[in-house]
Amino acid sequence: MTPRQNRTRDRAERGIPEATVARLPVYLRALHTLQERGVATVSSEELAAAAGVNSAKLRKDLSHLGSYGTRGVGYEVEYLVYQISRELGLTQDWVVAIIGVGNLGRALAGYGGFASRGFRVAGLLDADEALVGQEISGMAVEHIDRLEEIISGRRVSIAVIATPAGAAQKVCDRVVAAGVTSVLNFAPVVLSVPDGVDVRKVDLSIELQILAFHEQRKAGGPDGYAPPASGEDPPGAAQYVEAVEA
Amino acid sequence: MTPRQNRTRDRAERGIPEATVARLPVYLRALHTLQERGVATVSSEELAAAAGVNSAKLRKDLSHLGSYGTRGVGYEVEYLVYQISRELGLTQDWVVAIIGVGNLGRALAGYGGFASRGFRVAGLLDADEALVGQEISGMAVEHIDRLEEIISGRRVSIAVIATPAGAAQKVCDRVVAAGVTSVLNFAPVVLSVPDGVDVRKVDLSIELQILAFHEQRKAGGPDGYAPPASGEDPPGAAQYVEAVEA
DNA sequence: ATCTGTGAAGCCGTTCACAGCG
DNA sequence: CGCTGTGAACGGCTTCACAGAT
Repeated sequence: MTPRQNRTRDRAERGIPEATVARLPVYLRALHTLQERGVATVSSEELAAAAGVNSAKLRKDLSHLGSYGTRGVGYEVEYLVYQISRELGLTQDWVVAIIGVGNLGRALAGYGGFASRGFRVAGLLDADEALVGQEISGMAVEHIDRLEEIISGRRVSIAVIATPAGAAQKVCDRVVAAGVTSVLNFAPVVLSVPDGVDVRKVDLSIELQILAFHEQRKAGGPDGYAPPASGEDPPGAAQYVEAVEA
Repeated sequence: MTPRQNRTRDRAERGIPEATVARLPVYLRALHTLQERGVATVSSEELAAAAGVNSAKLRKDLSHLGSYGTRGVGYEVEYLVYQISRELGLTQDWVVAIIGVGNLGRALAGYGGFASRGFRVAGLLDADEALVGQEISGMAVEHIDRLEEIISGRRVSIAVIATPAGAAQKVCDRVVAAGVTSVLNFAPVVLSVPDGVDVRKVDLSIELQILAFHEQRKAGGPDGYAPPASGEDPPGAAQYVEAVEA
């Protein structure tokens, strides 16, 4: 509680809306692409198109960070890249551990997008003795028994959980107890964590089910739509069981 | 436009809110877990806890499907499973093709969550000649040249794009031209598609960046927070370049 | 008495449209 | 004159609180 801290917060009064935070990485990627093409300046209209949003939204989003554009001109690409990177915390390194080295964990370990954005994978852990010691993407798999030691010793702050569903909550409890405050969960379970710990979830099955919903709706015709069969109050509850299993 | 179609739509007037659709798969999973434990009836409070939402939201969500609960009692698990499955379109099968059989595509091909929910993988395609013919999760990889033939011949309606970023848009254009209307994209690019085609995106790097943002905020102290350095108007634009590269 | 279903209120995010700066 | 930054209007989602069914 430094009593007289210089609170230079020109804009960005306090707290950027969550929806905006979720889009900043998209803008950042679009900006990097422009940068590679040697583009120095970009208008909100152009950048919005590259990011797949409309320009009003983009301008509103950027306005939460500050006034980084020039009226009548646009945004300087390099400068905006820096400002967004800084706001997202990408100017510092984040140490990541991946727990679970199945197919998915392996894919994550080899994913280039990690290193390129300041995320350093400092550990690959698994419970399977047969995997321990194997090299994956230039890194030896370590035994999950050493989880606490690895997390705290290497200052891991983000854990990626890629274990089977049954193991996920226990692993989560352990990484949190060891000091992790951010979790990216690929296991198909709802994780419970104490306040102050952030969890984000990636679930392939859920994404597919959402697509299926819209697909079904489209198939029902461009105008009307009603779910197949089962209209009025079903009297008994029997024949629908195999429908879902079949 | 059948003039006098029997529009039995007791509730669910038209269109379930998108936010609700995104949560139905979560409820469904929680219900399946309860079902395995032999639970027959569940209250909104219990189910909400299992799904990680509050009970008011759960009840409102379910109310969009119809009145499937019993006041004073709760919801019958089996019945609710069926109703949600039907609403999501999971009582029919969906044919999926996975394009790109790198680490990630392999992980997806082996993912059990596909088959268990009515998603049938009918094709694994890749451009790499060395991969073509290899068996992955009991399925032979086919050459991407045959994409159109496979998509339309096998009635694929959902394409999963797991190619490198550079190839994604072209692949997307081809699958859409071949008749696909739902795309699940793992490549770190914004895909352009015609109206009527749904795209959902899964991006590991974005998820990590969102976590980093909150992590940075937490590190700044539980009370105040300001981005590191760079307070007032920066006069020139020079020294921030290596900061983001370093 | 209990727990669902839902109007009503409040909050958040998006879009509009334009003032104002360069 | 062009384009950003932003108040204001709008729409959707969440939360509250309770009426009403069992």
